[in-house]
Amino acid sequence: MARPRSEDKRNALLAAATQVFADDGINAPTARIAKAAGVAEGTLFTYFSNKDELLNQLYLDLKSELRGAMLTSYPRAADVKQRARHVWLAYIDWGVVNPHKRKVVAQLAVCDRITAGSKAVSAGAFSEFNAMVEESMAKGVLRDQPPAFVGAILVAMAETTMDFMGKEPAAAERFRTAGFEAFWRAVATS
Amino acid sequence: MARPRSEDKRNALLAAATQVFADDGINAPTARIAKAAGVAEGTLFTYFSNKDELLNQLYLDLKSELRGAMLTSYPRAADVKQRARHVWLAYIDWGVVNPHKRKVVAQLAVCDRITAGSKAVSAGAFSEFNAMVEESMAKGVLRDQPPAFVGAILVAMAETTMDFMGKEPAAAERFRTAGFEAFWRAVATS
Amino acid sequence: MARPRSEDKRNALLAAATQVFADDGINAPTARIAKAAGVAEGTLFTYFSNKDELLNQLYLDLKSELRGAMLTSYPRAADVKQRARHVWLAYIDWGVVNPHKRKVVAQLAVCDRITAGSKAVSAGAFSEFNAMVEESMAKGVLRDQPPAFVGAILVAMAETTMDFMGKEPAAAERFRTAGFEAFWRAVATS
Amino acid sequence: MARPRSEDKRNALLAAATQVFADDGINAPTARIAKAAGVAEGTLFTYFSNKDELLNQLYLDLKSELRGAMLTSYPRAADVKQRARHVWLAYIDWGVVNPHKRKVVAQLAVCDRITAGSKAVSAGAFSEFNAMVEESMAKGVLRDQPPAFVGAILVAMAETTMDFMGKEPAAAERFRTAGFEAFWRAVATS
DNA sequence: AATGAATGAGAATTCATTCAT
DNA sequence: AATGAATGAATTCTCATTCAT
Repeated sequence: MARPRSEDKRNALLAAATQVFADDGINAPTARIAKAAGVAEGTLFTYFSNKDELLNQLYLDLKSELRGAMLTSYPRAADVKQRARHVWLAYIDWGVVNPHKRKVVAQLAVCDRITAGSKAVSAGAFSEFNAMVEESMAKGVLRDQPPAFVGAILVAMAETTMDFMGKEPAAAERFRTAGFEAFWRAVATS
Repeated sequence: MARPRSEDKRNALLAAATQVFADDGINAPTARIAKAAGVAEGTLFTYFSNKDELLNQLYLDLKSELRGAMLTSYPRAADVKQRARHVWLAYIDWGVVNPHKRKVVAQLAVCDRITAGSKAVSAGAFSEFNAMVEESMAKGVLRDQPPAFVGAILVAMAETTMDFMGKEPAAAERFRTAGFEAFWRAVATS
Repeated sequence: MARPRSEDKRNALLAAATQVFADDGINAPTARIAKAAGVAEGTLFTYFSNKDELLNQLYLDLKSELRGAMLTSYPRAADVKQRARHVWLAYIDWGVVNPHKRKVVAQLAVCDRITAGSKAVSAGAFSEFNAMVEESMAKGVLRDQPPAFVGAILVAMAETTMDFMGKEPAAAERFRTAGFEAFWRAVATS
Repeated sequence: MARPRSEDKRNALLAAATQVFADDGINAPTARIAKAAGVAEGTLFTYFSNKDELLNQLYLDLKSELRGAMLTSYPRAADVKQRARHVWLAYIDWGVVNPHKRKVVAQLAVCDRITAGSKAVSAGAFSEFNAMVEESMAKGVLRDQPPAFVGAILVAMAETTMDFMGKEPAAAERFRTAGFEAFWRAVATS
């Protein structure tokens, strides 16, 4: 695979894949993705050597974007609960603003085509949050658990919260707040 | 009367589908399922008119089995926390004993081929648990939330817990207990 | 193949086949025919050893019915033109009253599954009309042609006439009469 | 630019379809057609989106070829009977030279998979012959009938004639001539 | 590098026919 | 004889990937 010439085209393919996968599931044909990206069928394969690589790159890309959203305006100096709330709200907002991306990550996460390597890379990208968790545990603010477990509970509860925000838009704000408080009670000491 | 349609064969097909889908994902060919069930390719279609129906029936079947597991020895007379713990443990045990089934339900739940009808039927099967939640809220034991939200949080946290039990078998017992306590703090008042 | 018990059932199958083939073409599944006839799938094969036999029997049956219609009230003593007109009108009326049967015979006639034997048997059933033609030629009323050719022209023109009667029902009567006159000019001497 | 779609390959597929359908009927598998055309099974579907489209295109193609044959050396200035004889002979010759094509058009014409649209397009292609008929009626040369009816009678009689030419090759020339004279008496005034 | 036609191994069904009941 | 479940070959169409242009 030669070095692809255009980063734009790569991004267009990833964006198109998100759209198409959100609409038709992960089995959607690569031809449809290429078309949605405005490139020829074969061109997709100069950017991704096969469909599995596209899937893995997309997974990494979306996870990385989510991490970026969480780090934007991250209040590094605030107390732990403030920082946790920031992460929670950033997650929720990203998911609400990008429902397609959220849906696709969910499908990718349970599909066998994402390699252990991709999952590890993605987990690594969130390690600074783990560090925050460890620090908090040391301070006694959080209950003693593997940091990854706390992170996973945040993700699980945030996903559940977003599902209900989507189902009952009128109560969205309530869910967002109540969800965080529930999370915090679940993991914090006091 | 010709040979009657066999409930055994139907169950064999459903069991085979679970195995095959757990190994190869939901796109696994129907031919492989039929073979695993020990019937001819065409026979699958006398029991399920098409693959989507197989998927939906399997979803319903697995959800129903999970509900059955939760109701076994359900301590109807015990206090709310005892009952919630029973449900939690039943869920966890079912998932740990039946990792294939758990994996397949997870894939079915995010795949577009499960109809809204199937999801509604399945949700209805768990309505008695919602009743328990409502009753508890009335008593002030649980915080005020839509009962379905509490149920969804239980599911989300239990799934997360099972993931970690699988990853760190040595700490499985610890996760099971700590997971429930976290859940209870998240939703209970005190 | 044992002797089938019920002539009624055989007729029901033939009638059902006519309906089903008219609606869905000659590839329609035997299962649909059996269902339309109110018998089980397998029962069809006690009356017809396979689908080709059903096709051939149906062809013969319909041709024979048509011949019967032509012979009903056949004016044996009338002059040739009167007799020819009788045949023409009987054909047209049969086709108009039984559009399904007409459609199915047309499909069977061009489909390779009707054996030469069936075609010969069917042709034989119309031999008395050929005799009339020969007699007329001897009298000099008809132009000298193979009798089967005259018969085939009658059929071809009658079919064309029925097509147009169907397309323009308001002019049906006109087509029926004009069609016969055209046929008569085509084959008669004067 | 990638390899352009090849008109040759399209024609090869159409020709192969004609052969295969003539031999085995219209249900012959697309795989056999592709093989006969020397292309891969999937390639057929880059030229025709599905089998029905192949059928319809073939119908149109063959009808168009027949029209072309009728127009070749068409004696536009000759009198009506000469022109009608030209059409008759062109039709017969085309049918005799191309028995496969004739057989396939016959099957397509009675099969439900040819759309009303295709039939209309094909009918339109023969409209100039209708014009000739109308002109002749105005002159009083032909009896007053819908032009399409006259055309349909020509077709019906020519088909019948070809059937008999095939059955009795020794008398072929006689049938060809006698057939036309019969047709002309059927439709002309004098 | 980009294109899109070509490929052929599947995939989900269908269906005539058989045969256990 | 009647039934309809079981069979598995056959069919249409799809799609990731290759490669000539």
